[in-house]
Amino acid sequence: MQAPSESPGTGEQQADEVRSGRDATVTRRALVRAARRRFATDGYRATTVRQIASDVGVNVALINRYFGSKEGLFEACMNRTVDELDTANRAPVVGIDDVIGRLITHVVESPNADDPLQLLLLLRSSGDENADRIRRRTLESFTRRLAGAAGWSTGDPGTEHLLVRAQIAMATMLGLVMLRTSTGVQPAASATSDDLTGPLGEVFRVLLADPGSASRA
Amino acid sequence: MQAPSESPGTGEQQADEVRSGRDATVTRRALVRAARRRFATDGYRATTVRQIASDVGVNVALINRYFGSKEGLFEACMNRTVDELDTANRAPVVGIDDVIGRLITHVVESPNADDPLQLLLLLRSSGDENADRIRRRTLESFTRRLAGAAGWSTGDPGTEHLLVRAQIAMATMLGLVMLRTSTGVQPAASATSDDLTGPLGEVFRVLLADPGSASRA
Amino acid sequence: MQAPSESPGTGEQQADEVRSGRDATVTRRALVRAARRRFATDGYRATTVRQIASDVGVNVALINRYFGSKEGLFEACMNRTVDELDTANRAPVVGIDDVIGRLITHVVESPNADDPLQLLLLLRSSGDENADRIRRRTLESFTRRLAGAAGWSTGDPGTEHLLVRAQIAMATMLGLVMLRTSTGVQPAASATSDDLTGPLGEVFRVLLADPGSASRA
Amino acid sequence: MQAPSESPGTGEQQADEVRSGRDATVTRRALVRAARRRFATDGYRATTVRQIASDVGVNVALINRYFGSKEGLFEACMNRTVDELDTANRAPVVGIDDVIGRLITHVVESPNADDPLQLLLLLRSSGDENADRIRRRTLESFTRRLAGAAGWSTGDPGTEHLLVRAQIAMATMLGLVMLRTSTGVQPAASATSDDLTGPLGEVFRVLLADPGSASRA
DNA sequence: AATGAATGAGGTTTCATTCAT
DNA sequence: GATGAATGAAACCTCATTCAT
Repeated sequence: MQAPSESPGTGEQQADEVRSGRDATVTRRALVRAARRRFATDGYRATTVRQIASDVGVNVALINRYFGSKEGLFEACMNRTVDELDTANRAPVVGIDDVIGRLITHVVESPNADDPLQLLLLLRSSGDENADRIRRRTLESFTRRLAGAAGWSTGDPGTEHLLVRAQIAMATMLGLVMLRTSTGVQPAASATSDDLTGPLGEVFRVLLADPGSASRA
Repeated sequence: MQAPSESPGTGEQQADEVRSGRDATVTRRALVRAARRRFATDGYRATTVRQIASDVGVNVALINRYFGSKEGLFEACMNRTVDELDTANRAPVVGIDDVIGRLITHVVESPNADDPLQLLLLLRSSGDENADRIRRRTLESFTRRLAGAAGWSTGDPGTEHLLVRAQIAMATMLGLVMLRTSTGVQPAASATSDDLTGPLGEVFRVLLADPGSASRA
Repeated sequence: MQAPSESPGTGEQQADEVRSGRDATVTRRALVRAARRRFATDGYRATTVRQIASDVGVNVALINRYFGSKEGLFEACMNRTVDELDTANRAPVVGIDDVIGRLITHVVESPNADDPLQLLLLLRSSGDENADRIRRRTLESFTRRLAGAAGWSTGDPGTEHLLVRAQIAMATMLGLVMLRTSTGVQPAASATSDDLTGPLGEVFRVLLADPGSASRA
Repeated sequence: MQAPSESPGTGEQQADEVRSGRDATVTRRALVRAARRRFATDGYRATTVRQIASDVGVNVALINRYFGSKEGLFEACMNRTVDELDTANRAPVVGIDDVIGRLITHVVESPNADDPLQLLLLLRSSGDENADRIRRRTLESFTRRLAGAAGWSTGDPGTEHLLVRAQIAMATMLGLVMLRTSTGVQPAASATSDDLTGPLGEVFRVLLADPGSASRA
């Protein structure tokens, strides 16, 4: 849907990363935001630091000055995403239905470029062992939080199977976000909230809220 | 200390792509197979044509001779994947349970690198507009086949919602395959057939076989 | 993981270049001293102005403010070295044995980084034509002073050969200083005063004090 | 005497490195020769691989293809120099006078750019720990060979002092070669064989052939 | 007077591709 | 038909320097 942009020098994204002028903090943040979008959209290898710098409107050297390297910038993106996920989930979890609602919201709003989950789409290794470890850990922590809301507690063998179920739920969400955003597959790409809420609710409930109900049918 | 480069055996994958000597057709096929594995494992950008040529044991220039360019080779990989999926699905679809079983099998066996579906996982694989279109079309055709098995028929408004449901099922499968293969997230990466069959069956059934059952509960 | 760069303490040398606060003259001198050490130790190209500024604890921009450019700073170092050599040699030259003793002392104490001769070690230090001329002139003046102590007088053809002999003596000194300091070759690097005084004395005497004695043997 | 060549794009040296056309061995050798000259003249850091490639008339990428990196090329230069020194010294050593004659020849012919000793002038560290070790080892081995010709034998405490004496002789040679070639100091730079042979002979003899003679005088 | 922010030029390296043998 | 040699474009990064505050 959006052009893939191997083409040199087009740069279709540099739109709204405005900087006020000479404030390092602002520039850093703008760089991270632009980078996250590029990384999520085009992948680590295909993204060039020149693109990112040009998106923000600064010189390439600033990236190395602030983040040391392309990998450093990537890790900064990961960390920022982790932070956002953390604060987003610091809200009290009232119940499993609450969590399910959030999952659905994530999917529905995913074409929104700023959704931090987009970064998680980088399921393919970046070549940077460190960043890959961060990503793996983040996904696993997300899994545990989900499983916890469904009743899993550490070390309780009776609830161990909920970990796998939570991860399947997460996989569903990730897969759909992927199809909707980068791949642009129909009908997922243009499905509305109404189209998705119903079936997604069934899936998440059968996995997390009412395990075994389907087979009981 | 000296120049490293060309020596065969740098990569870890060049194992079984043996060539029988000087048969152009055989070499072509071997190149496509090796390329697909590399592309699926490392991504388009991170894969170098030298790796692929070295895996097969031929000169790099052959790739350009046979396929014109790296992109040409990638498209050949996509087309081959489409072909294999087609012939694999030419078998008569006896029922929805049959299809669900196949989906589960895909997920369970996904760590085996030769699954043709893996190539479809590449988020924005190449920047090659053509290959992207092929992948999109393949995924949509896969969706329709799945929906068809669940009762969807072209142009029947009453079954239109099954398309979205089928695509959610596909997303679940793709997401899980990703987690299991490239990301290596636990517990998905090491989950056994027994761990997965149950919950996956519930999800796929609630989506395709028994729509609405969960909400009826 | 984050940007490394600027933190003071990266290098190993920033030790005793303390500044007393905000005195331009003091800062200038501290910069020259730190720079000379870096240039002598690491070479012109390998030395970065950021290192030097960090050694002294001031902002990088000051170097350009005070010296115009990196080359300007280098020339300031050269000039300072020339000055120090001049004042050091303003002491009356009592005799050739005195001079020989000083040469030996230079070699023996050369591992002490502050010996201004180290700067002369920079073979083709900067690519700065101006600095190169300064160095060449300094070395030639040093040669003449040495030859003068051995009996050479300007324009006297009968003592002209003493210039070459003096320069050979200087070359011996420079070569040894190099081996002892930057190259770290054994046994020169760890040779003591006792090890060196004897043979060096013979060499310098045969060159400057008693020309032809060896061949007379 | 030759311009130092920070200036971009001049390249005063690319003269006689002619290649026949498409022979890798020839090209490799030409690269090593050109590189050695540049490294010896300008130093490791100041030499750019673009210059070297341009001297030979090939593309820069070839350097990385053949030698892996700039450091690899530098090490190849070192190794080649070591080889040449080895074969040059494989000739039977008839006596100490023979060796002394060779030392003098080295100095006299040093302005000749192809003298392998020029590389040893890089007494300043290249930043490559490996190359530095090779260089140190080469210098020490050279010292031992020289000392051996003067009567030193491993483990004999009575001849141990000859090691230092041999190294002083080497330092004299290196220092003079340096002054004659890269620094261009007068009168060393333009001294003829007649000017040098006499005094150098005295120095080397007093160090190696007749230790103590001068002090006996 | 002095600092932190930002720039631009240039260096090494990688890689797909083309050229001759 | 196939191979090794060689090229050119582009990527990341470093560093001296200049710009505003």
